[in-house]
Amino acid sequence: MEEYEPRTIESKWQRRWEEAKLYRTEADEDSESFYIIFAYPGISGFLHLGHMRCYSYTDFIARYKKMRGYNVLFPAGAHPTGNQVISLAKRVREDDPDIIAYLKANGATDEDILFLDNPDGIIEYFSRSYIKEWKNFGIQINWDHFTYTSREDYSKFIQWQFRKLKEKDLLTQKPYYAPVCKNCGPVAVDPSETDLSKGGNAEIQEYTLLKFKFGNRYITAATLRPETVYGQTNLWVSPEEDYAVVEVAGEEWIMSEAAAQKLLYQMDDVEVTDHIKGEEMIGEKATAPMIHRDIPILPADFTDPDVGSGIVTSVPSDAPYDWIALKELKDNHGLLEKYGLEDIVKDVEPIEIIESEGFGTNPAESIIKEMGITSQNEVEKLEEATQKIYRAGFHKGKMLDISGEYTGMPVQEAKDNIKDDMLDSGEADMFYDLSEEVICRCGTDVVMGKIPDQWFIRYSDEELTEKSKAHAKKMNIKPETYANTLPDTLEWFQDRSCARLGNWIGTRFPMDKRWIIEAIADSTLYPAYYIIAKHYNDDKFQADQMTVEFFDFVYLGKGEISQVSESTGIDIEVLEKVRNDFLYWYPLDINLGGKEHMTVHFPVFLMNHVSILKEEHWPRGILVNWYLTMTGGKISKSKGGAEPIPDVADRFGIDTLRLYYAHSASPFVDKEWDEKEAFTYRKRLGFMWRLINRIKSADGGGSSVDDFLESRFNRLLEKAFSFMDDHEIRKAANVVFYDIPAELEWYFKRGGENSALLDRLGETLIKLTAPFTPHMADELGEMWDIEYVTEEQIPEVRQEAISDAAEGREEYLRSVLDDIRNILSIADVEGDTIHIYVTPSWKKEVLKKALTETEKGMGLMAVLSKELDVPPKKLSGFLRSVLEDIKKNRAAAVSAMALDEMKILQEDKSFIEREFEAEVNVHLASEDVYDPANRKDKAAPGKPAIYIE
RNA sequence: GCGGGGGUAGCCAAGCAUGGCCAAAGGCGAUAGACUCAAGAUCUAUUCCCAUAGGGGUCCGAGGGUUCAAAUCCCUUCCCCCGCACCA
Repeated sequence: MEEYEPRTIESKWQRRWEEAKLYRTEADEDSESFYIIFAYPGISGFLHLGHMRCYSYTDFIARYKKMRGYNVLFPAGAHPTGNQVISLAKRVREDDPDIIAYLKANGATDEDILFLDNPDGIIEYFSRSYIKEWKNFGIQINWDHFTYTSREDYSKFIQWQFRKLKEKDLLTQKPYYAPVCKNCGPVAVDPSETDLSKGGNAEIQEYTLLKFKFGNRYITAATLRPETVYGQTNLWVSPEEDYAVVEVAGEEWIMSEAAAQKLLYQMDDVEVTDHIKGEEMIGEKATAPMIHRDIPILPADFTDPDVGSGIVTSVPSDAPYDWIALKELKDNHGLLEKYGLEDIVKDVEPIEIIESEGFGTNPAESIIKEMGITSQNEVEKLEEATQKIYRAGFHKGKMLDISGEYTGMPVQEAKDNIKDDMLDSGEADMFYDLSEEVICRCGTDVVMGKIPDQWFIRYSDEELTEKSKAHAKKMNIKPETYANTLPDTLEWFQDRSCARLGNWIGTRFPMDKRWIIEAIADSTLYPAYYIIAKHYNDDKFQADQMTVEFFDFVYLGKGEISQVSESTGIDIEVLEKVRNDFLYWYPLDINLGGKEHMTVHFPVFLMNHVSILKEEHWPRGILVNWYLTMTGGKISKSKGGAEPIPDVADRFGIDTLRLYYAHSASPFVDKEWDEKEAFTYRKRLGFMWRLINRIKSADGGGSSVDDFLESRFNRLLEKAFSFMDDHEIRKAANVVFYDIPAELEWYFKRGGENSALLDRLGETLIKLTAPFTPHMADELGEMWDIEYVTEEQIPEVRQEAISDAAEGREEYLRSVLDDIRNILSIADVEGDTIHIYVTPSWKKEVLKKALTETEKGMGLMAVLSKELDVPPKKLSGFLRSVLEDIKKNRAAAVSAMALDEMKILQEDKSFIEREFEAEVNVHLASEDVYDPANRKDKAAPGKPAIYIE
């Protein structure tokens, strides 16, 4: 037997598979199709072990389905849409040392890097790198279908898709607020975003900008709690601050300079025309919105020009900051005197507006007392207090009777109503801001900007939502929890912006060429495109021939083939072939992707199918996989932290890594990468290698253990199939790599050597391993003269071989061994001779009666005592324990009945002797035999008495 | 905030839907032994506590409850984690 050398085997088989083009599959009406994809990767860096988990799962399922008789289509592509590619190229161009180091660490040469200073170079280099990595992992993708989203042909497909959405009235334009860099344009605010140098965790705040009439001008105050307007008592202004006066649509608004600068990006025709010192407003009054009451303007130093408008409306009843500031102001006589505020301030008192559970009607005051806050300098405590009150108020609060038409309304509801009313009456406007400072890579601030005519896909559409929900319920979605939540996700899924202005990679919006379709929107229907991509790759037609009529025909069956052929210049036969391929492969059986897709990609994937394709082409299944993590959190392509794959692959071998993915955790939990653990899988494969060789070298005939092995093997085979069909990858791998081998080991231990049987089961076993560890399977298959195990079918379960009786015998032996071992471990004996006493027949009689007439309970005693010649005391004692056992485990009692224990023990006596290196004597307990310790009375059906000396 | 998922023995991780073969699979680690006497190798056994005869005790985040019987069902409570739209 040769040693297991994974790397040699793996390169050998990968080469052969490639040469034989085993990945290739064609539509074939005679066999059932199975179409599976994984969510293609965006191009933003090298693949790492985290990605490979997802691709490996896809491959396990694809290979398994293939080996179960399906005709499988498993294509792949890449997704360069967006600006990641552009920013990567830019960083290379700028010789960013981090990026250069990252590229080199992953095997890029200096020459490669020269090539990577432009987006096209990046796309080409990385898509090649991805393909190489997939091949290296033995992932059997059908390369004929490969495509990526920046190709001309792909764009034709996307444009068609958007025309269809437009036709169905699912596109709309409306204003939108999104983060923009003042210099570079739109950016994403996200912790993993490489285009930011600061502030990835910032959240978008939606303020209501309240307008207070102040002479001819308006003072503005931004609030997150518009429902508290009824409790306004005053405004807080910083005396030292130099506020800007901004002209907006013929009005003059007062706000901090910083706020004014932000406003420039959110409203049209905004201009700073003047400035006003905070001091000048102190002591004056302004008319508050909604309540139309004049409230005083008071000095405060906690206002921050960078937050909101830099001016705060004060609601001391519900805002701890306001409450404590007001209190401190009242006590600060020096300050009051300075501005002449004594008379004004003494009348300012909190106004109760909301009643919330646990805090009463004056929540700010009660929480401040509760938390012992004494000064506005206790910022942390005040923040916490504010949060607590907000939560209590928002969820459980009710508006008090001061709030006019909103009286009694839950806060949750009142909030939006009050806001909308003020927006309608022009007393307020919207103002967007980021919760913390965000800086672009270029060093410029990121602010919230308005896009007045943003394109949206109308996912809120009721009909679309309902149809999608109904279909989602019919789909095969794993895990179960996601199947349950997807309909809800579809329900709250709102309109989604689908295009953006600026220089991005992607498809031009067909109705308005200024826009580029963004990355989520151009990757929803693409499984349908892979089918066409193959024919485009074969040069059957050019991109400019891919017209609306072409796609309508292929996907929707619209139009006359001859006419379509004429208008597009594509051969009729080609059109027919493409259309038939689509009909054959579609619908998609499984879309497999990471958990990050649950609330983003999968919903739109489904809804676009529902909105555009016919019902029979809507997807059948979704499978979600969780992450492979590394200490320090999620692995990120762009941020590194992951060991380059080639190094890991060399050390462990690909099959080891594949088995690691398959077995170390369920697909539906995050898994921490653990090298030591990976090594144990390397050892496991060594074990499998030797086991299969051992199987092949068997040269014996039949024995009593054969039926057991055959039965157990088929039972486990059935289990493996059912786990695979359920996408319970880990459980299936456990059966194949652990449970079945354990039974084979027992078989050998018991002296099984049936070469015919082992040959057959061994062949099935390597086929079972093939979806997981295909290289090893093919190598081992050579012993069976199989050209490609991975191209074979896994045999069906032989139901007729499954037998409780055959397995019962071995179970019984195992339990006898366990008992002997147990006794040996606690008893102080030599262990040279083992006496085994088999149950007397009357005990079997009792068990039999008890099993058939359990309900009679102890009433059986009378019957049995007549039938059996056994002392009543012994009989009742045994009967009681038998009834107990049956109650606990009826099945075990039944199988104990079926055993011919005497026969089994006598036949397998030598086996027990070998195991314990002892002499074994088997007795019948009912006979007068050697029994110095008086054990034989303990013998019961299925559990012989044992005496060791 | 909205939505979701968890807490099981030294660690990882099954089980929980359909309560009873559950002291609780499997793996890792650890211990002992075998073999080699080099190995992250391989094999065997042990690994909650007590026990010189196959037994007993305690246990599945915490606290209650239902039941003849609960890791599994119900209630309360504490603690962790994850996703959330121009990031793919």
